[in-house]
Amino acid sequence: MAGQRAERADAVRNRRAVLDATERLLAEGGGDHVSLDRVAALAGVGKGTVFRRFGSRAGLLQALLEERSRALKEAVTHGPPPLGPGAPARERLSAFLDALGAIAEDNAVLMSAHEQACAENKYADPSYRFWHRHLSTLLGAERPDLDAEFLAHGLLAVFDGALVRHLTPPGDPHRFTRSVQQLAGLRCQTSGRSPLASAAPDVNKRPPARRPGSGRC
Amino acid sequence: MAGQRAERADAVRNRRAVLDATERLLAEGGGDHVSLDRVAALAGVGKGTVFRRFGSRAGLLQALLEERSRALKEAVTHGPPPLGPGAPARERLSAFLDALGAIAEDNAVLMSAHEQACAENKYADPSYRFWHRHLSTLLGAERPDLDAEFLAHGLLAVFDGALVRHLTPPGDPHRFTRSVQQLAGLRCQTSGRSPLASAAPDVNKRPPARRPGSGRC
DNA sequence: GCATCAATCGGACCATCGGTCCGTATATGC
DNA sequence: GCATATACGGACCGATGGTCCGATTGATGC
Repeated sequence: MAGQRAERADAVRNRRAVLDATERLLAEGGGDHVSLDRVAALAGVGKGTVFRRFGSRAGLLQALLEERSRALKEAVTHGPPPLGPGAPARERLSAFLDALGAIAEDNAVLMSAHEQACAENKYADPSYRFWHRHLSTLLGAERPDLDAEFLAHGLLAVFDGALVRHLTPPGDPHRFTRSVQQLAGLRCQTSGRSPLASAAPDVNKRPPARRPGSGRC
Repeated sequence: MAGQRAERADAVRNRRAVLDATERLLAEGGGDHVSLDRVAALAGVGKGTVFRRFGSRAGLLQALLEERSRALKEAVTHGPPPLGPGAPARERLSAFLDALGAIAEDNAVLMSAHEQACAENKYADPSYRFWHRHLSTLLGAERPDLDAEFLAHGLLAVFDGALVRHLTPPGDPHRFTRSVQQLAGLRCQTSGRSPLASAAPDVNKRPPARRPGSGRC
């Protein structure tokens, strides 16, 4: 009745500590290196705390991932074009893939750890759902003749964390995103209905400024 | 010097038993239901035997998967067109995706269990390598202007076991393959160099006869 | 048949992991 | 200060993947 009490200060502090610890472990070892015992220890917290906060290993990683992509979600729903509403679907699509690619490149280990933890439920994950809805909406607008739902899944499948790492050579950290853009270009290029509507390959050249809002380079 | 001894009879028998047990467990429970203890028990074998034979959980699943896809590998390398050599790249591509889709649809649980077990090393898996090489060769022949290597990865990413299940409604077991074909059609349709070279959508209609050789429906 | 010997077997054993539980400590509101 | 809800921590649990080594057994030469 009295409006639920605010979160206790130590709780907030611990949440941050756990998240940071996870981040560090993720950075210094592979995704398998992040055991919840280790996370708790490094965060200086009991194991129970980690679970009370995040529910499960998947929840923890999900939370971290969510943090990394919050800015993009925001930009996509309420930000300015071309990411946000207002620009034509094709441009939004291109901008979105670019931004998502940047996140994927920066967080490939985190992403594959998360995929691993989610296992079967990956497609029920709220973040995934969000990306998928956004993508399929844009695709549907651009190519109403195709199965946008499936296309969106197919496009998202490419952002598999392990694949991103597999395809990111040490010397060229953006190769993945470039390739994704090329692939997406294929989809929109020359729709069946209006042949040669756009012969110009407006893909493949990405604006020099990157990371629209993902911060934390 | 005397040429290494042939494999002992019990060894052969046990290998089969383990493989069959895995298959059964996979069928009756989810992929997580397949613990190596259970496999060993159901096969009537010691746990050590399972490991000596297959090395690891991943190895076991890999072996089973390999068994399921052997026929397709064979058909692709030495079989008759359109799967085998001889047919134009586009047709081989279409046939190949159809066949791979059929395998994926029939073995979605096995595949996702395998992906789960392989984790990071999925892209080093010999089967994956094989599919990838084949695909990128065909794609390269069809569209030399594109990054066939990447495209092949992107196409294979769609065959994620969990995704296949997610996209296979109870009533329509072949929806996945149909969609894949549509997607692949996009890639070959109207190459940039020869606009409208092929307006005809030769995709989406698959021959009534399926399962070119994957046997074991 | 039988002895020999290496290949194979089997299951006890281990470390680790994700996850649970509950007695204890403490931040917060009054 | 005090009462109380809240959060803490780490012992504990069952299960899992993987290892090890003494016991067993199939093949081979005679």
